[in-house]
Amino acid sequence: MPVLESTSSRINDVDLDDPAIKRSAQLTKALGHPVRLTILKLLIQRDTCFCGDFTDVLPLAQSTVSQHLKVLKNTGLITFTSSGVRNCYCLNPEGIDALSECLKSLTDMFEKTDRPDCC
Amino acid sequence: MPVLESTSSRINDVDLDDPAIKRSAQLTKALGHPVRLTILKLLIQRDTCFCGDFTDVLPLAQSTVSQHLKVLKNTGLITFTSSGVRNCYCLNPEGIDALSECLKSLTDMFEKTDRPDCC
DNA sequence: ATATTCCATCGTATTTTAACGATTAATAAT
DNA sequence: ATTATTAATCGTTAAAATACGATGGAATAT
Repeated sequence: MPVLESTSSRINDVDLDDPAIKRSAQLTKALGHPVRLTILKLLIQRDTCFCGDFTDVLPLAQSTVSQHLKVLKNTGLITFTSSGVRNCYCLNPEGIDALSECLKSLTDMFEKTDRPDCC
Repeated sequence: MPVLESTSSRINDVDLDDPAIKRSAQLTKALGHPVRLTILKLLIQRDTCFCGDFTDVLPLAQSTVSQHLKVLKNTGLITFTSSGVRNCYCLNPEGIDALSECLKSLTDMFEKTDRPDCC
């Protein structure tokens, strides 16, 4: 078996498990759905908080909205607080900060305009 | 178009088909995978261009890489040019501009820190 | 002409996402 | 105590995403 094709990772290989890449992918993936983008927008614009606030306004079943909220929660973008019969979802400052950093970092990355055309 | 300024048909209704929301979701979704993020990074960092440049470096089958390139192409982020036996993929200036605008708009949206805590 | 290289596409399998209705647990109201 | 409300979770279904190997077409090399 040729040495170059051995199981050991090669020098020039890319590490897809790079934490920064993985986190950026996770964050952008969480944004990558109209419903989740809308929920975040509502959380910023209005004093919406409860699951019902979103189901009132979104053309989706309550369970579906709940599922999207879970995704945002698992990504760290929103927090969950059980306040009585209603459960309150708020923007999570740490998560939002991380997201802002991520978005800015990506913006910087894509704004390098001094690249010559390769083709 | 800034995400925050998108229109909705009724005051209390949300339009999930809003073009700005849909486009932002599409763009962020395209970024939402480690492989695609890596491909874009390679396109920016180096003079990589050909499909083989990516397959050399990514621990994935050629057909899988090709599939991810297709997603980026369909999202408008890269262009495809058949240059002989090799096919060249480059960053698409229009798409990248749109992405930058989108990312900046999202950054602005999430950076509104004058929101009071709701809970 | 033949062989080789590159890589898009096809077919397929597996996993994940997205959506729904039904159920259930908890609280609040009567 | 009983009923109503809220919303998470469960179970299911359908669709999309992800990955792979195989195939084939086009350009190049021999």
